[in-house]
Amino acid sequence: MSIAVITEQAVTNADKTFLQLRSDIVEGEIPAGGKLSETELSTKYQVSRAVIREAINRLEACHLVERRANVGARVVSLTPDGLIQLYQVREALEGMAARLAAKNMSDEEIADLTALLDNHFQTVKDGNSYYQEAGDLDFHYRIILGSKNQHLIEVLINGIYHLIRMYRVQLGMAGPRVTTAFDEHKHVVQAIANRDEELAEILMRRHILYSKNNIERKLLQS
Amino acid sequence: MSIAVITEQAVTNADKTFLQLRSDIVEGEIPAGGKLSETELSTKYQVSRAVIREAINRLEACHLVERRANVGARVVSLTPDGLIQLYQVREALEGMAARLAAKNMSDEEIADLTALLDNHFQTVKDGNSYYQEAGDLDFHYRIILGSKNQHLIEVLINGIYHLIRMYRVQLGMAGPRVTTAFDEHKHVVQAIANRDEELAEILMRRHILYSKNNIERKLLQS
DNA sequence: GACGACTATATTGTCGACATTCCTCTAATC
DNA sequence: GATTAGAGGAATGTCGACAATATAGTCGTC
Repeated sequence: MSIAVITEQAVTNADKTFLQLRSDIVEGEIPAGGKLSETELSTKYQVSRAVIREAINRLEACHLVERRANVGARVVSLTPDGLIQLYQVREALEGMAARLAAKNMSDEEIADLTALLDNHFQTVKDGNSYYQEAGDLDFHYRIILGSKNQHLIEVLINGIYHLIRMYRVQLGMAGPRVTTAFDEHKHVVQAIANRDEELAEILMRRHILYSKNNIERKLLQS
Repeated sequence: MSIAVITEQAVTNADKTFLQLRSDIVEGEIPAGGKLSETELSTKYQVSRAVIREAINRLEACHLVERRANVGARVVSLTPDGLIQLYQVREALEGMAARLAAKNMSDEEIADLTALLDNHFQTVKDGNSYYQEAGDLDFHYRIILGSKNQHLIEVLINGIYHLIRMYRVQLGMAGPRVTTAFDEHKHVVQAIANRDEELAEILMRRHILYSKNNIERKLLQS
């Protein structure tokens, strides 16, 4: 009952290649700014160029690669400012998601979310921070899905979250802040449970804003 | 100096087909929910299926069509709730855009924006409402671009705005509200000119919320 | 030695054909 | 008559080859 799995089952060959490539990019096997040669990838994955092109198109759709006509596709290059901009969008969208979740989540979903947080709290109190990132992700995913807003879900889960993970991996940043994040999560859930849309949004925005500030500090250090 | 043109120059053949198809969809020549047959379109536009597939992929990227593996692509179907959800996302993103614009627009850009609004006001005061929608678009585009946030710009201008226009055309809705919108625009610009980020966001969000409420009323009538 | 035009090569864009999958219609059975 | 199995057809998925374009390197000139 813990992880809110997003099932992305690949039916076609291009699907598999897309998922593989996305993983390779997000996990840094293909470095940021790196070129995606169609011929090279087609030999590497043993598929035709058409399949590779299809996959690259979808990667472009989620803003992981950029294409220039007659030149080719490159993995997006990571800049500190790019990450900040990403968090600005995330703040706006997840704030709205929290607001809508407070309105649209069923009582059962809210109960589940509360249980998840209790569970998560126990895990961390025992000194385990292993599932930390997974737990954080699960929390945010549930609220996003709880918004019941298809556009929000699409943009955040299929777009921004992969990009953020890419930044996190390649900039070698640790997961989300451990200590304070729990309380922030708890307060957001409380606001949702109280059906307080306004407060839910404010708290979620602040939660993400803190993350952003934290990241900005780390970026300035290096 | 009026319209902030977004130059989308088509270099490749797939580009042209994409732009053509997008126009056909948004303007309703291909109806909502309609099927996009690859073979049919390839004969219609005199290009190979590969070009059509590429174009359809991009249409899918901006959420104008939905594809099912081994089945095909259909134009998204329009529902009242879908439009409401779109406006929720728009409220969140453009609110953030206004906030960032208050922070990041140059003094010159702000002066231009003010001039634009004065100009627009003159036009309407004279009883001309012909440029009404164009003017509204121009206002919003400038603020979005003024945010200097690439992700925000991408999602709004390449994604949401085309979808909203599609709704407007096919649901036969008139353009934005005429009378009150001017004052709202003016107040947003004033907040931006004062570099008041918080107020700029609040006013922009409210402006879009009013639009949404207005649309909801019209939808309920029919 | 620097700059510009030209050629060569490699990569992407486009095409038509084949393979595979899904949907429909028919027919047979319960 | 309803349901299910199967054949048929039409659409999408995939492939390899050709055409068009950009980049790199070379040559020539100033």
